[in-house]
Order: sequence, then structure tokens, then C-alpha cells
Amino acid sequence: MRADAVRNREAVLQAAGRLFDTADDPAGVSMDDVAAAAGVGKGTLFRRFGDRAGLIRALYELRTERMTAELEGEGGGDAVDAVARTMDALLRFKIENRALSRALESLGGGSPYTNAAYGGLHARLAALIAATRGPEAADFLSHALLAAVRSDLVDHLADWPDDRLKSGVQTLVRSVLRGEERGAPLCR
Amino acid sequence: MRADAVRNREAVLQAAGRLFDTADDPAGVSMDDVAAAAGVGKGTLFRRFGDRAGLIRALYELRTERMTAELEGEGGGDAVDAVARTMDALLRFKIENRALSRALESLGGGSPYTNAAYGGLHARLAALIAATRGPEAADFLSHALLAAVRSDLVDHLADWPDDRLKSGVQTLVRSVLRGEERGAPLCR
DNA sequence: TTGTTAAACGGACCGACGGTCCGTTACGTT
DNA sequence: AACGTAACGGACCGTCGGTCCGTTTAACAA
Repeated sequence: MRADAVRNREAVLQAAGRLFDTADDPAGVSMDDVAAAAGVGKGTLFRRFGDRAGLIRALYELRTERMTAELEGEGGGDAVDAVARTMDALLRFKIENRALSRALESLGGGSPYTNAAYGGLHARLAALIAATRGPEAADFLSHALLAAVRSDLVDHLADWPDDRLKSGVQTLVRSVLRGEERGAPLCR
Repeated sequence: MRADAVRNREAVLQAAGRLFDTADDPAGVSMDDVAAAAGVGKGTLFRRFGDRAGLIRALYELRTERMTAELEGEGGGDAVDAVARTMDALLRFKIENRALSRALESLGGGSPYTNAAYGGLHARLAALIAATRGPEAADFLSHALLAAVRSDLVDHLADWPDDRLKSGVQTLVRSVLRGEERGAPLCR
């Protein structure tokens, strides 16, 4: 790849990131806006990323890499802890990348699922859930956990204090993994 | 409301319903398409429904009424049964109204939540969950259940046999309500 | 039946946006 | 220095949501 191409790709990603971070409605960030903010022609933008979806996916995966890398690092603990940590990291990610996540999830055409991060997270969670719930149930339950932190839901609950949301997710995690909660086992 | 207004409103809703039912991508159904299919001018369409979101919401609520009415009718059984029935009806609704549901949920601006049906279902589920899980947890868990049947997830799992999806949802419901599954209690 | 009025109609029109095209520019190589 | 090729950039296009306004027509009163 030529030097100017690399430079421009970098400039576009940075500009787009800034725009999405400051936008409250991701739909308000147009491709012209991105091109202008990056100081780049529109043709360059589209040649590099194909279309709007491509740009958003590229930016999303860039941001996702840090999170997944940090998750890979942590071993240890039982399955519940591992799932809890993963969901907590994901929730934080969704909060910190509200607009970008909403943009990604509202692209249409199965965009929230045909995505490197989703596939990896689903597989990871499903494997952990399978240990206590069996492989059959694990697949859907894993999807259900990921659905519980959909960015527009997180957005809808934006006025909740962060720890309430967090504890809600943790409650769900424990329910799905062992179905015991609040000290007292529910099955006797 | 004038007679021709009533007639046109009806024609538009019927035409839009037909178009969304036969479309695989809801974004492919344009307002011009709807107007043409209804045999009505575009101005009429926008005057009656305000904007695209208004049309979709109106159509969605129309279809939703049948489902909620039928749910109101059923009393009896314990909380788990009630939640299970509700979620099952909702899942069937999402499958039968794939494109319309996707259209509604991808409008942006909190559209999946600022919706008569969502509010009612959330309140209903939260009340039932509160009985075993307490009111604090019930609120988020109710959202989580509803998120598990998001239309794009249902769509993503479209190649699953219907009963697999259904049993996945039922497993989730039981997990959330009492956290016991597969005969053997998980807490000892 | 006829006249009047206000509401509804409909389609030409507009601005914005995603995406394309192609003449121009500049990087990398020999 | 010269050349070929890849990248550039912005004018341009088609489509779509939404508006505007001249025309029609339902509703009602005389």
C-alpha cells in the first residue's frame, strides 16, 4: 500500500472516530462529513472502505481489538467469573462507544452478527455456558446475553446509574449460568 | 375525519402491510412504493402519518393489538407459565412479522422502546418477574427477555427450526424466573 | 339542488445523502 | 529524469424522505 494511502486511511479512521464520538445520533454523521473532517476526497473514502458499512465496520473492529485483547489476557476463575468479566467489559465498551455501536447495529443486513467481534464473543460465551447448561442451550443463551447489552438498550437505559445497569447484567449472567440469586437458592 | 380520508388511511395501511410482508429488506420499501401501491398521492401519505416512522408505528401497533388482546384473555397458571406464554406469543409475532418488526426496530431514536407494545410487555413481564426476583432485578431482566427476541436476532437464526428457537427462549425464561433447568437443580 | 367552505388530495419539487466516474496528481521504481 | 501505475478528489448521478401549493371534493346549510 502506498504511503499516501496509509496516511489517508489513518486520517479517515481518526476523523470518523471523532465524529461518531461527539455525535448523539450516528445517522447524522454523513460520508461527506467524514471526508471533509479527514481532509480527504470522497472518492478516496469510498475506494478505501467500499461503503458506509465498511467504514463503520473497520472503525468498530479497530476499537474492539483493544477490548478483546485485554479479555484474552485474563485467565483463571470459574465459568461464571469469566462470563461476568466478558459481559462487564462488553457493557463498558457499549457505553464508551455509544454512537459507534448504534451505527454498527443499525446498518441492516444482519450487521450486528456478521462481525468479527460478535462471532468471537458468542463462541467464547457459548463455550463457557455449555459447561453448566449443555451445548444445545448454550448457543441461544449466548445470543441472549449479547442481546441484553445491545447498544440501543444501553442507550435507552442511559439515565440509570452505571452500577445499576452493571448489576442488572450480572444478575442476568448468574441466572443464565446457574440460576441462583440473592443468596437464597430458588430451587429446593 | 372525512370519508375519503378514512378510506385512504385504510388503503395505505393495507398496502404498506402487504409490501412489508413480501419484502425481505424493509429498507427496500419506500414511501413512494407505498403511495403507489395504495393508489394515493404522496402528500396524502405524509399528511396522515407524519413521516415514515409514523407509518411504521401505526402499522406495527395495528398488528400488535391482536396479539396483546389475545394475551389479556389468558389468565391462570403461575408466573413462569404466564411469562412463557407471553414470550412465546411475542416470538411467534416476530417471526410472522419479520420485515415489519425489523423496520420498526431499525428506525433509530429509541424506536423499539418508545412504543405502546413494548411498554406494556415490559411492565407485564417485570411484574411477573418481580414475584420471584424482586422489583429491582425485574426491570432489567424484563428488558433482557424482550431483547432476546429482537427481530434481527430472530432473523439471524432464521435457519434454525422453529422449535429450537422456541425452546431456547423457554430455557431462558425458566433461567430468569427460577434459574433451574434440565430437571437437575444447579444449586446444591 | 345549489352554493360555500374547509379539509383532503396529489404530484411536482427540493435538499441531502450514498455512491460513481474520470481527469488529474504524485508515489515508487528503473 | 522519466515512466507507469495507483491513488486522489470533487463534480456528478439516482434515490429517497419530506414539503408546497394549486386543485378537487366531501360535508353541510340555505
